Amino acid sequence: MAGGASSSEDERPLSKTVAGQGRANGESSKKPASKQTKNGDAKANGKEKKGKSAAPAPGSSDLSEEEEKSAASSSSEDEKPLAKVVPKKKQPAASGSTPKTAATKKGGKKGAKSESEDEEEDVKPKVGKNGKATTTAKRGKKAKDEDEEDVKPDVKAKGKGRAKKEEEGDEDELFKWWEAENNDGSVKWTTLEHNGVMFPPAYVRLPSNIKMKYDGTPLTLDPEPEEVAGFFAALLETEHAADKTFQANFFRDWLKLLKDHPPAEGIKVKDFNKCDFRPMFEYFELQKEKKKQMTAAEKKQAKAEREEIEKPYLIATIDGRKEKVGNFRVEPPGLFRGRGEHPKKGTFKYRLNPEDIVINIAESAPVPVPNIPGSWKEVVHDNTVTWLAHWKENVNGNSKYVFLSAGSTWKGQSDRQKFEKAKKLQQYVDVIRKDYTAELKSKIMADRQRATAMYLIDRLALRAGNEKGEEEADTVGCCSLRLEHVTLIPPCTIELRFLGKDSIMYEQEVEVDPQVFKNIKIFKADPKTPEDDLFDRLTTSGLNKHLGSYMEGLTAKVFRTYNASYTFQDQLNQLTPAKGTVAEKIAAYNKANKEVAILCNHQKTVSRTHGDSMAKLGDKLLAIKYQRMRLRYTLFNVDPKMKKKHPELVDLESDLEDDFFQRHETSLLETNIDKAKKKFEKENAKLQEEGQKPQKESVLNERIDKIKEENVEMIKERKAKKVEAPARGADADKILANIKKLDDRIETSKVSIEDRESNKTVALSTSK
DNA sequence: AGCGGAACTTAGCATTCCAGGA
DNA sequence: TCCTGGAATGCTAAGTTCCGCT
Repeated sequence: MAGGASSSEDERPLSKTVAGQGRANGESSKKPASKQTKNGDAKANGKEKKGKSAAPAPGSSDLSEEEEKSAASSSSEDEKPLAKVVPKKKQPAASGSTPKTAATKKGGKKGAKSESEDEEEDVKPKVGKNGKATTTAKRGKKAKDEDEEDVKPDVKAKGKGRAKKEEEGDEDELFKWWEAENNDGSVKWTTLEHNGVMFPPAYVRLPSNIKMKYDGTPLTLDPEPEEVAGFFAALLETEHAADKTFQANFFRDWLKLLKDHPPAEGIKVKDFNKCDFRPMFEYFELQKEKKKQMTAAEKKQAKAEREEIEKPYLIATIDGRKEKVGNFRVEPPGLFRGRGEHPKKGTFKYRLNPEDIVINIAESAPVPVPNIPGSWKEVVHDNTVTWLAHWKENVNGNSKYVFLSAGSTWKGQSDRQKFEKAKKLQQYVDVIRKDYTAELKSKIMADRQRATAMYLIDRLALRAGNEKGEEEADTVGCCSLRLEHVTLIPPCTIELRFLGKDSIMYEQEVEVDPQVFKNIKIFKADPKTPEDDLFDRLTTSGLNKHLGSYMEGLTAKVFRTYNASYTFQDQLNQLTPAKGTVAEKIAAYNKANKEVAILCNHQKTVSRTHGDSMAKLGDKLLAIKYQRMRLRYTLFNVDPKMKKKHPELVDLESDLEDDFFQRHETSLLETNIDKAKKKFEKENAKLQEEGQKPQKESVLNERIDKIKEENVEMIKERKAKKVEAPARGADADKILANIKKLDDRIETSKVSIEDRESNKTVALSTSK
């Protein structure tokens, strides 16, 4: 079997293409390679985004050789076969329950394929599908009228299903099925009422004295360009504004607006570098400051007003239940903040109007009235989906939806289903692992790739990795890994280094199964270039189809959920002290959570203030030590015998250096003087209130002088290593107790510093 | 088979809220 | 009481998956 099957199998794929020309074409057809500038031409010829199965590949034969050499076990390698025959098409793993079967089946399968899979259980799912499909189709066409009359969604759906399918007869039965099955994903609601979406307030013009400048001249702008300039100005001190792509896209769109709305001064804006948005920025900052200064009462009132306005949008009624709506505010206009090297970042995202929004609501429900003039683009009644409103955003052409909030029944149920699926995977995971381990040696290249990918997904919790378009940031997941992302470190270690979702860097060195190592070596073998796909015969849909054959609904991402949950539980078990305090248990929980975050590579960028705040923490720690040092000196002064009694106290704080002493002593002096001044002012204010005369300036000066003297004294004491005991508290035991207290504070402080440092890039909330 | 669109989930960044410490 | 930092929440970008079409 192997022979036949494999040969047929192989051909199809063949790796993408050889380096140059193939992809160049591909690319050009699509788009002028604006892609990441990173390695411009490499990309141009290196990467061909879509077709994995593209051209016949010369490379295959090489592979086989390599493989033969390296892998005795897999004797007949079929790499070769791949190269030769080209008869069939590819059929990635199909439904066989075990890899082997799958392989065999494949060949013969194609004709029958779809049926065998869905066939039996299909009955009901099919209905569901049809229902949905039809509805959608209908909507697209706007055929809405036809069935519209059927009040009941179910009925409607049924009708369609029927139309599409052949059967008929028992409508009633079908009807019930719908009812009963509504968890199968087709019908989501019977009644749906809500108040639509909330549009942001119209643009408010800046005061006429606030103007950006061009080449030094203030420009008077129409509202449209002024608003967009303001979007940029607001980001002036963020890295967005410093980003070249962001600047270029913003400037291009802004110029477009200026074309129709030239500045009153008649100046032609051409050069971004001559633009000075600072006056606008400063105005915004001022506004922010004002907002902060509002009294608590004012803030409260503003909040109450806001809440009053959004009240109607908060709740939707579904089948009689009240449910919270999630993002009922439509996205305000702004500059697109794409992450990483997104080619479109900085692009102007338009303001939305009712004419952009499609509303989904029960027919029986009143159609909401927009809070700004205009009428909805469309009102639909699709009970097979859970969105309440939908629109298309102009920057990337992506669809945006208004859904219920995370706490709603719909989201909650689907969340639970997710975990149930992950739990169910537990029952299958052993078999799956066994199978892919065996398949690592498969003669069928496609299967071998799939097995290798599964290994990575399972072991490293990688994401599936769909192909992406040219107009997006260049990021990858497992199936879209390229050769350049994997480095082999003999004997059995691989280094993975790539930008994943959100352009977060994934960087790991892991020891892998020798066969995995060998496979990757084969996949990387010669005629390929660094920009070629590592798994050139694997797609996410192929992979998921294979996974689905083990367990209904099993897909690549379930492994992430599964492994995250497993790791969490496992760590929890290991770390939780049998009978610990609550604090210890919480610590265990946090630690386990952190492990998960690391596994899933959840990261955050280190905050801009991280460095500063760490330095502050460091100084705080040193300040405590300084205090302790003084206490020690006091102690030894009060009772010299203590030196013998507590030798461990004699030489502490060795990390306190002159540099710090000066800084600390100066800052102490400053803060003390500051405090004195404030106190003085307060006292005077009070006196004044009581109708008395304020104290003289000289009172304050005296106090300040005193502080200065004390400070000098303190420095002297430090140098002399001898501190006079205060009148009270000269008791050695008390001093010792105080030292102990400081020790504890030092400890806590140290721990929190380490903690903060080690967590600076780990995003802990995601996995929570 | 592969593409593209629809519908949802996932996740980082920004902002707001809140509690604990100087 | 004010400040600060961390948690909670809001926002929306960026993924995955499924499905129908060609």
